Amino acid sequence: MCGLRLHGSIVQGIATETPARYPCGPKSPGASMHSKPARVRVAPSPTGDPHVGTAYMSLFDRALADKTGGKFVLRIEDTDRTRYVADSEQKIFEALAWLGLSPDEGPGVGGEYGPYRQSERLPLYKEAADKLCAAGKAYKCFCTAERLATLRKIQQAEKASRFGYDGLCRGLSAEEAAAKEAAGEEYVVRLKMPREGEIETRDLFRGVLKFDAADQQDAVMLKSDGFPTYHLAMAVDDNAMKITHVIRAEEWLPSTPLHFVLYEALGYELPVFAHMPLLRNKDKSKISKRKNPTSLLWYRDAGFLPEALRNFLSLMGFSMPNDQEIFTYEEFLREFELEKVNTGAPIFDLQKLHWLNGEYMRALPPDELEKRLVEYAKLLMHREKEFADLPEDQLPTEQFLREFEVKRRVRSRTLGQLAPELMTSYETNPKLLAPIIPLIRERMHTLSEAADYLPMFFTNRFEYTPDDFVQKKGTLEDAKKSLAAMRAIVDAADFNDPEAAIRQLDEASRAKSEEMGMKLGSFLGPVRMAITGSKVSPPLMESMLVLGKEETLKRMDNAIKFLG
RNA sequence: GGCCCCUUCAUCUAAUGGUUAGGAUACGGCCCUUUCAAGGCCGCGAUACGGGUUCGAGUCCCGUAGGGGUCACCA
Repeated sequence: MCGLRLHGSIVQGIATETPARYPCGPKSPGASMHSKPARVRVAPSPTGDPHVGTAYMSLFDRALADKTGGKFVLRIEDTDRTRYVADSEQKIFEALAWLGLSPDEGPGVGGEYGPYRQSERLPLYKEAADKLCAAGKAYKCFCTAERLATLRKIQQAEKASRFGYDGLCRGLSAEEAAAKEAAGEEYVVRLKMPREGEIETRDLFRGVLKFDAADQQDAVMLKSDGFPTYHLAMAVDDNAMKITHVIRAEEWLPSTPLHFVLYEALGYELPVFAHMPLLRNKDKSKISKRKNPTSLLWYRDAGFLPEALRNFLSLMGFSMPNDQEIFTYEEFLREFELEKVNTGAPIFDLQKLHWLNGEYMRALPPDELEKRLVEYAKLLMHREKEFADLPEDQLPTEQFLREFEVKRRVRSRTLGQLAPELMTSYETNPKLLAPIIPLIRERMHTLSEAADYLPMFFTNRFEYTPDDFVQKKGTLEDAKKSLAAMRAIVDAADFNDPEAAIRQLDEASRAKSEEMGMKLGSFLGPVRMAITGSKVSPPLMESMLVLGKEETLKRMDNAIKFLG
């Protein structure tokens, strides 16, 4: 159950002989749609940390590709040189691999439709733009950025119903345009949108969507630096890469009329457009890093398991039969149908992910969890201050998120510091963690929470105060008595037989606390503080066994001495 | 503001036009208990509103309201 392996072979055999059908409306009878292998893509731009929305799209892309025996393509949309971030591409690969959503084709992977970076495909876009101009379907626009800015300002001031480019250069004669170009004036290429009538588009979930042509504007295809805009690049590449389904976020819906016109102008066959709902902040606005962690690296650093995050993401907009909420990718795939996705806007609820992650951790075989913990410690080791923290000045205001992040920072650093020692000890004694795992795993929801329980097994230098030993309704004297009594019990126990020892410790402490007229909890409180340095800890007797008799006695003596 | 999309518990969601509107998270309570958890049981809690169509509407239609997205030489 641990593996949750991806893109398994179970998808084979699902394909049928039914010919592919163009979807004909919302919830169209669709099973047969999957008969033809789908080619899908995710197209992030390398402008920062890999985004949770990218993972969300990738999940459904991956699923459709796997379900139909198709291919999932990663394309890097690096056409904006001003926003380019050098290492972000690498991080995207890493994040997708971490989530088990690696592409079949893409930079570094290869594939027969490469290159998969748009910056390496510039001639293609130029060619397409030239073709459009030559056919009179696009034109060169020499308007300056200043003019456009002024135009926008006026439109805003006038509260115009229509914003956007006014089409000034559309009226330029060929001679005028040639003259400007010859004079060295910079220009962009704009697509000629129809001026009247309706533009009919189609969305897999929503069916036919009509837009008034008069509301459209002549969008830029090619920028003055020779790079394409998203619109042109997308059309050219999706066509060249034989993409069959464009699964993208709903924010693209308003530009679909432009895309339909563009596809027609280029003479391309239209893919299926499926606009997925936007992931939301708690206040329903589209997910943003000011209000929510959006970096996939944050989730990794916070100790979420990739399979849990993936499961959680699949819950956003999709639901399994029989109310099943926890499922493997294979199970998901078995039930997956793209047209079953909801279009309602789901709020990304970290609290539920937190719960789900806990479920996953507990479902992992102990040795697998151990492996994950060690990997996680390695990940945080030598990190110094390079944690994927949310920016200091913009902690989310939402309570659970904020509290989690505050604690997580401390935990990440605690584990990062503990990591070298942990790794060394682990290497010399590979059996070190095995007995600890069962004690801590049902207390954790994320790997980072190991920071709350693990350190006591590696250090006995605690920063407690005498007050920490005093129990509710008890005195310091009571605490000292408990410690003395328990020390004797521990001393008398035979640690060589763990099971017997625990029984012995348990029975003796019960008897003693009763004899002393104390509740067991109060009796053990000071002991817990002495042994673990905390009021909250894994089960006490089991912890003692892990520590060994000598260490246990030493800690009790330390505390007794400390209290005087 | 124009255009577009969306609307079942606080949140994620289920419900061939016929259910006491189901499940999960969160929250509250009880049980278990050695602290904290985990687990078990119970509880709280929704069809945005108004009109139609229909014997019957969460489900179909129209309107209203609310929310969101978008209107860049960013994607």
